[in-house]
Amino acid sequence: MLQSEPQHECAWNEALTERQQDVLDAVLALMVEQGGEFSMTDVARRASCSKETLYKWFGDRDGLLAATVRWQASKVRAGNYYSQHLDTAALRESLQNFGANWLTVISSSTSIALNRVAVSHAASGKSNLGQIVLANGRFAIGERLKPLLEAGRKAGLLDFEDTETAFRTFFGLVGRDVQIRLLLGDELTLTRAEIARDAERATSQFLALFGGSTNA
Amino acid sequence: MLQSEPQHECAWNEALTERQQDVLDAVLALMVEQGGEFSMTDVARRASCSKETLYKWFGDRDGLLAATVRWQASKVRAGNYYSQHLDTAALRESLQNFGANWLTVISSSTSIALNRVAVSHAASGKSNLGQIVLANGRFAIGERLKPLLEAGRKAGLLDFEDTETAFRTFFGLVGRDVQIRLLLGDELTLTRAEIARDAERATSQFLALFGGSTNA
DNA sequence: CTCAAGCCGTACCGTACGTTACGGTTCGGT
DNA sequence: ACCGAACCGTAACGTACGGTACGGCTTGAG
Repeated sequence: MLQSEPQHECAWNEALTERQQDVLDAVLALMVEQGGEFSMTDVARRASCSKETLYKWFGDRDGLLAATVRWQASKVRAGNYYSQHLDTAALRESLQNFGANWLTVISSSTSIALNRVAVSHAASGKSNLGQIVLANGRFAIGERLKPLLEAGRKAGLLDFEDTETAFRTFFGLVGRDVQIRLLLGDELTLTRAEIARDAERATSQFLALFGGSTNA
Repeated sequence: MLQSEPQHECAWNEALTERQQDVLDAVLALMVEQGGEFSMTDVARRASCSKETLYKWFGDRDGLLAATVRWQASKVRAGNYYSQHLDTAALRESLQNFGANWLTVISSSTSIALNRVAVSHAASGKSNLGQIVLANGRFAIGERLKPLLEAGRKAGLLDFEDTETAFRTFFGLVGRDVQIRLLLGDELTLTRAEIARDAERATSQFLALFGGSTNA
């Protein structure tokens, strides 16, 4: 009523009812279980709600998908604070944490299912699901990592020209072929230990490439 | 008749009729134009053939998709020969060529559309499209690049323990976030010059990490 | 010329799904 | 106790699409 939108009430930035969150969690569960393919009837049954309610709350199928993606994104935000005093060890540890965090996220079944849905949707053009996923994934961690990189540079621990380029290199060193392989259905199980080791290796390589005078 | 398969005649490894190749090219064109979403009727209309023929040749929709993926893969195979005598310059150039080639492939609209279809299909589980794409993409270039890496190691130009790990690092340095961004619909146009520059940078970084005694 | 095979175009069938509509139930407010 | 809003469960509708059937056209062999 407050907008010109006559149909659904959810404006995607206002708070979600607990019941609505339950519904979106049901969608996430369905995505994971059925591999991204599900009907509105499936959602209604799984969430024990009526389809009428789904349409009233989320407008249409795309609205439900977008709300689900945003909901998941809102749950993932992990604080990545780094100590005010930045020395080599602290920088290294922060980078490792970032890397391990990112690997954990992209190898989770939720992320895989969500990215698959977004990729499929990006194919059909008329959607911004891919943009939402990118904004809350790739670009979000970029914006969270860049301050650390620049702090490292200011402290003389890192040496690079363009922050974006440095970040993308780190991104590549951490992710390598993991995400595309998982999205394409490759059986690739990353244990916690492997993730830690990969993050460590990527950090060492990054520091070898961009480390200032003193690096390991 | 020669196999126990009663329905379609195409065994996926035998030669394709020119007409059949035309049909598969039509599928590729549709994938690019419509972003991976198309119906069998679309294919028939675009290829000026009957649906009956499509089903006789390719069995069902999945068969048509698989044949299309294989067909495209068979067109992409580029020879990556490197000189018998391998010095630093030759190694560097070969790596750059590999990188530029790979970036060109993954940023092509055909590859994007094909990967989107494969990702969508991998979601639904019961398919091996993702495996086919992986085998002809990620793993194929791995098998083609590894001999070069090992030749470089034997010549004392590279230093690494595990070839697979070294390759995956190169893969990450080259691809970075490009493929996932493109699959998710990010507008990211790579000019030939940018690709060359990225391949150059990735190669330099790789040599800096794995270069033996002498590196740039 | 005849005939059979292969193929095109199109109509058709069954189903799955998005979307809507509706009757029945719960529940908070008065 | 009464009312209306919200919501559940389900039925129904329209459509899109995968897959099949069929009539007609071309073509090449005998």
